[in-house]
Amino acid sequence: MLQIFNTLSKTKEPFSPINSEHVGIYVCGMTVYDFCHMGHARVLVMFDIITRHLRRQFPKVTYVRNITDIDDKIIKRAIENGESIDQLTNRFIEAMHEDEKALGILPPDIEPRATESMNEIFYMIETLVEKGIAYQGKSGDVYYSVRKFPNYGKLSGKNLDDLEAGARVDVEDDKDDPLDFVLWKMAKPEEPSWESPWGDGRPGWHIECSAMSSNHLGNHFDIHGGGMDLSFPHHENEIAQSEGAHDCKFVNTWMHVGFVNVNEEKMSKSLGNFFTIREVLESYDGETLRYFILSSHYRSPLNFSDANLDNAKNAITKLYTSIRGLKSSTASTDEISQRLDYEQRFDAALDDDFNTPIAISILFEISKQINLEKEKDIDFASALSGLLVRLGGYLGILQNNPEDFLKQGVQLSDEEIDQKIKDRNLARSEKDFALSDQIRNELEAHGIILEDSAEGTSWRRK
RNA sequence: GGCUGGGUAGCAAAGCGGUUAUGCAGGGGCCUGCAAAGCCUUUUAGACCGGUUCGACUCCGGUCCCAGCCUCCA
Repeated sequence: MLQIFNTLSKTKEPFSPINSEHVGIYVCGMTVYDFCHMGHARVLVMFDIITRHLRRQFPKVTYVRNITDIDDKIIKRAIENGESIDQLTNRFIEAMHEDEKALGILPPDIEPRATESMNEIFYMIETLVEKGIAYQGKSGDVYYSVRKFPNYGKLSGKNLDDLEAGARVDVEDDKDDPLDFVLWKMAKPEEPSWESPWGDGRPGWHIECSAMSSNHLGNHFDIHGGGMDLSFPHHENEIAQSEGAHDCKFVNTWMHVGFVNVNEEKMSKSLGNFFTIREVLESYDGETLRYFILSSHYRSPLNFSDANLDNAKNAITKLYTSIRGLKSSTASTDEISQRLDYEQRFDAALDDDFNTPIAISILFEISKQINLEKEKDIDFASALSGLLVRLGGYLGILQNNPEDFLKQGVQLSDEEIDQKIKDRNLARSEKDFALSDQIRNELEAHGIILEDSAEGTSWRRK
């Protein structure tokens, strides 16, 4: 049975959806004013794995991941760039979709945008104002009154008095309490705005997720996730808004993905130590990036470095090497399950709070078994290969043709390489090993490794 | 200061109160003209100090160190 670590209870809990036929999951997506970095990649990849796994266990899963396409940083960036908000956000939404594709990420079922959800946002703020939980300040901004919500802090384990004591000096005296947060923000002249009962303005960041999640998944749904840095204050505020407005539990299971670190430090926009996905894709293919992300458990820190990325590349190359040339039959999977328990253990690993490092280690066990069986029972090796590809598919890896993966990124043409191989094999047959080795070294200088076997000579990229 | 996590072999990364994690790297071997790949074998662990236990890397307490949140951030 699937167990998920719930940030609310800080324990692993058996997962049972509100409706056993239909799981609802909401993930906080991107604020689209820049390219996605590796931290975003991790959240994107992990929730891709999570939803793939959920879809194998439940008849229907609705995966909602929002796009924040209006906020202060977007306005600022658009002015800096001298482009319109729409131009800016559309450009980066497109870039995000390209990055996702490169990482093998399946699109969410619904991808709502804040600017297209204004009615839901108005309705929610209105409810909160009517209930006296929200109020309009002198400036016209509408705030959420945190003291009116008794459970404030239950997700992040904070309480209002501690927060108050540690709070930095808040210059806004417009708020009743320094910890109150904005639901509706009045527009300055020239700023984009929407008409509302409180005046022309735009929504605060937190309210959009409350409004969009309820709109698509109902007031009470199964899973809500995002990066670890969103748990406070973003998710805390979402709980306050949604439960304050709807008088029912908001989310059963909260999931938070750990940070990507650089030199033991969080990768973040503010520190400026981030690498964009497309930057990294110049040196490593998307599948290697994906493998790198899966090689550590989603709640642990993931240290970003060339050495770790190289390691990932070697590892996935090893997996592809073992299935190279096999026909990947799926016919005799029964035989495999009778003889070996790989698939059970693989599923059990993912059921245990999505333990991808364990799942991957099982992939390597299969890979090794394939290499052994190749010499003895080629049909069984093919069946195992089929299993490896199928299980890999549940993680979104190993879906490429092994030949393509192992030969990608090479500069020379196939014809040139084949000619060199012929030349070398001629030299070998004449026992001219000096020439033979020279040709091999030339090819290696182009990043090509030759492998001689009884069937002939094959090659792969370094 | 308050609140979270975490410290595992050369590197990365898991599970587990007693039995091989796994990948890369290193040593030895098989195979090869030589390699590569693969297979066999092998060396490096559990921050520190106590406690519980027949037995702890695994449970409990303390110490030290690291990271994160408390301000926008995935």
